[in-house]
Amino acid sequence: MEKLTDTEQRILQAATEVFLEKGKEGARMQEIARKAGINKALLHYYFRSKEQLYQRVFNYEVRSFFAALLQSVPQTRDLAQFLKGFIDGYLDQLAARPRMVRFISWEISQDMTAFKTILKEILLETSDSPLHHWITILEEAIEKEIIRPLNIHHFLFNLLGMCVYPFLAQPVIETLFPTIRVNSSEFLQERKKEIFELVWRGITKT
Amino acid sequence: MEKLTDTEQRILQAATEVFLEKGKEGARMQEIARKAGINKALLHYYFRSKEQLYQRVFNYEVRSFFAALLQSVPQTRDLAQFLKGFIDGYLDQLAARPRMVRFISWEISQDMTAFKTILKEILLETSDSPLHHWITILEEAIEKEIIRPLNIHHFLFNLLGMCVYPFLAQPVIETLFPTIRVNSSEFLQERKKEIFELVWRGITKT
DNA sequence: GTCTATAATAAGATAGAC
DNA sequence: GTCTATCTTATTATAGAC
Repeated sequence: MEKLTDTEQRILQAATEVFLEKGKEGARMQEIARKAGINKALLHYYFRSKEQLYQRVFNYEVRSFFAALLQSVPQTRDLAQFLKGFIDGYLDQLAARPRMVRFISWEISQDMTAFKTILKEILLETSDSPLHHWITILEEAIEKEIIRPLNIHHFLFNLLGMCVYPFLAQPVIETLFPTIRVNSSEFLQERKKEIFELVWRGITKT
Repeated sequence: MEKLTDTEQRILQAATEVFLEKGKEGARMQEIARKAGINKALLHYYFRSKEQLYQRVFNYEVRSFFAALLQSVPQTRDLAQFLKGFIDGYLDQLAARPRMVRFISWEISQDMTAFKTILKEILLETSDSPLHHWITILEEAIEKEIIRPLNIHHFLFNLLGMCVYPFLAQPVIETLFPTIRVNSSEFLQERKKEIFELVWRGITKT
């Protein structure tokens, strides 16, 4: 791992803020320079072009986001604990970076190349694929008749969708329900509880 | 309602495609002109500026999307029918415009002004607010003990999140699970079934 | 390494002929 | 209404002094 000078760090910090907020096209080198407390020429001195600076930020942010996400899911084989940990961990990660979902879903659809590489590295190349682990836990739970038969892919999409939605629809939600603050810890706690209850009752055998 | 010339229609059609795909910042007037089979000068002749063309497209698309969404939800007071209709209707609308979720969630966060106006018009100014109707149906079902007590706001977010997620995460999903085609009718049918089952079992009294 | 000044390019907007 | 050619502006990128 290379060492970064103080200036490089300040640039990357500023670039991250601006790119996540405005996207690749909407970001302005001038704004990044201003936030970093330097001028445009230095940006190019350190990172050569906007494209290269963006790739650097994108790779680091997406990689560490998914890595943190995977690490936050517990390794337990107990299904209830697993699901609770999954929901809690995912929501905590999203709350820590409320802009990431929007950024990723938008920017990835603009250009998949960098993302595909990252995703495969993180999810598939590791010796014990977390994704596979999740699927196995659910398969076993169905096998042992702890939960009803269900389509595991769709179940995962359901779980992820419920976690992700408020961060995605934040402007809509806060306009329609002015009392709600999506980033508040109260909302987060409620959310964890409501998702788990719906899911748990929705899949366990009656 | 004003009449549109053939050229105006072709421009709006092309502009819609480009703006939904690339966003306001990423869109290029040159590309819109090319798709419409004309040149840049005509774009400005008809719509004066990129900003005005964008506002025109944004207003029309967002408005008709939400309007179609609300109309697709049945007026029935039977809860199971209501939920089925809600899920089916929402997913059909999303499938018809698979880019809309990404576009709205990204572009709105860049500038809320136009969106707030539209949302209030559609959802709150109508004599019988559909949103209020949904909440009432759920409140009554809790009252009558058809379903367990739950937080209605969070339940709506859960429902919407499950519907929306595949369209948002399409690139991720199709990379991780190459057999899945998010826009296929098979996937759509599975999705409707799996969401309803999870939700119905998740909220009804046991 | 960092700056100021400036070049190069890209993209939106307009003038004027037809 | 529609085009070609051109202007203007915004933004990225570089040269050269310190």
